[in-house]
Amino acid sequence: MPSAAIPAPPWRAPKKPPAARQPLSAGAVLSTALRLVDRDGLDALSMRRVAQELGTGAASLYAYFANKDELLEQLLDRVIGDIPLPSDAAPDWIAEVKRSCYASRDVFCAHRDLVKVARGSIPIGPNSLRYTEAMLAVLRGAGIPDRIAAWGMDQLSMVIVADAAESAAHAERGHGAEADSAPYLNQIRDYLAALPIDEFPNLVAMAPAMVEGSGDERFSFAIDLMVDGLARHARTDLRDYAHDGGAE
Amino acid sequence: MPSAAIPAPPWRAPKKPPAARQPLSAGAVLSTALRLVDRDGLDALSMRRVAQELGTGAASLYAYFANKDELLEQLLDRVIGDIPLPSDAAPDWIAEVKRSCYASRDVFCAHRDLVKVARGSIPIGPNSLRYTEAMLAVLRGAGIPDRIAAWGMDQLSMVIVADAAESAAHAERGHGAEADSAPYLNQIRDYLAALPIDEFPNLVAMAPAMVEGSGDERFSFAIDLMVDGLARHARTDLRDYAHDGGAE
DNA sequence: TTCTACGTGCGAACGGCGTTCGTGTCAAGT
DNA sequence: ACTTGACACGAACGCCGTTCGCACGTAGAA
Repeated sequence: MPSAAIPAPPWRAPKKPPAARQPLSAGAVLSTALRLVDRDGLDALSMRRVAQELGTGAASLYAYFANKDELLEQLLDRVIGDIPLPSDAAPDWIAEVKRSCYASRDVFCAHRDLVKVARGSIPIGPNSLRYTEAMLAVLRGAGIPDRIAAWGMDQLSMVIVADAAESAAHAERGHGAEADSAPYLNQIRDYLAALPIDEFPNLVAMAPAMVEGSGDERFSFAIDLMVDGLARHARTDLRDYAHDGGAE
Repeated sequence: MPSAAIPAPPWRAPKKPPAARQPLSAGAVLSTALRLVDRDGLDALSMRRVAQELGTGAASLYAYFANKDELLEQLLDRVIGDIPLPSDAAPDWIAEVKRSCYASRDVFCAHRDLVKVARGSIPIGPNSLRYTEAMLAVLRGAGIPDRIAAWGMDQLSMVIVADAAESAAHAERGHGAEADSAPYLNQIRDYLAALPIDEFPNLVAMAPAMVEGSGDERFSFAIDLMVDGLARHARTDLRDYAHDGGAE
């Protein structure tokens, strides 16, 4: 030991000074992963980072999840569990379905782009199943035929997920909150307005309309379109009532 | 040279025996990338693989594309160029719009999961703009107010893209062609039917309905829902015509 | 109490990714 | 013939998801 002040022998030191804050469990991993997604976005989520945040190595996570996809799947289901279930006892089923759609979108939007993992996979987690069950109960209770209810449910989910994902993407692109996407949209509007008018007369003329409306307005437009359309399929024998409340 | 038959000195040999088949250009890169996506899927597309297929190194691609995202964006636009434009001179605009939606889906589905790159980004390639322009011309020609046309156009694109992506994902999961997804769907149906009936009465009862219908049927259901809804927004002052052809 | 056997947590390594840097190569201009 | 410029691209950097096998802690046997 000639050299002065060896601070610590290189071996025997590398214990874990902060050590495991929790004894490590699937739930703790999910909570940590969710926190990271909320803070840094889905693309920044890696097994290494989750493990590091837990004070361990990436390999340890594979004791609880077969792979990253399984972790993401469970993460998504946990978030879906935050969505309040629609009630089939509501007096106005149309309003109830729409309200539930808005709530779903809100929950997804509250977790940045986590919703991206929901694309292209039939959700089979317990919370997803509970939600689907509740929504189907409402639709069937409204007298919508099974086939229409199943397909409509599918389409509603798709629209909700796609819209939430698009909102998230726009928010990241403008790298700001909902309010800060205005400059980004203005940029698009100006770009459209500057196109050659002889080749793109409609795009130029509609440049302001293309970026009009907040994400919420556009979303509720889409949901109204779909739900009102579904409502027209309910009790087709009573269609002469011309059920045209809602949409504009 | 004592040892027998030195086949070739290790240096000076590594020329390119097959050599550059084409002098390398953005178009050639895109063609190669598209071929790889069609053959192996989007996830298997890497800069290295594209370059290798062209007999060069990955670094060379960066002369034509700033990064992988730009390559994918241009790839998507090239494919969108294959979609025939809807005509605003068609006698029945509703049928024309629907036909165009089907055509779009067909084109996307013809290229495996390439459509995944379309998510969450407003398409601004030249072919995308041309398509949007043509579709807007039809909708405005039908008397749909600008705001509704813009939002409706957006929603239609979203549904087309989301549906094509979902179809692609299901096709990969069943790792077969469209026809081979039947066992996969049967598996889902059986799983749903086996759920505890007291907690999931509707899911159990609707298990057959949930997987009913081909991708095409479900897609045209969704498109009908949206387009017929949009049609109801056209010339609201003439609504008493009760324009209810289509849906069901 | 001591020794052995076992289960498990995890560091290190593997192969692959997107991207960058600096050099090699060759054609056109002088 | 020489210079100059642009293009091509091998090698390397720092990530990624995943796997392997060792070291460690504990429990049961002797």
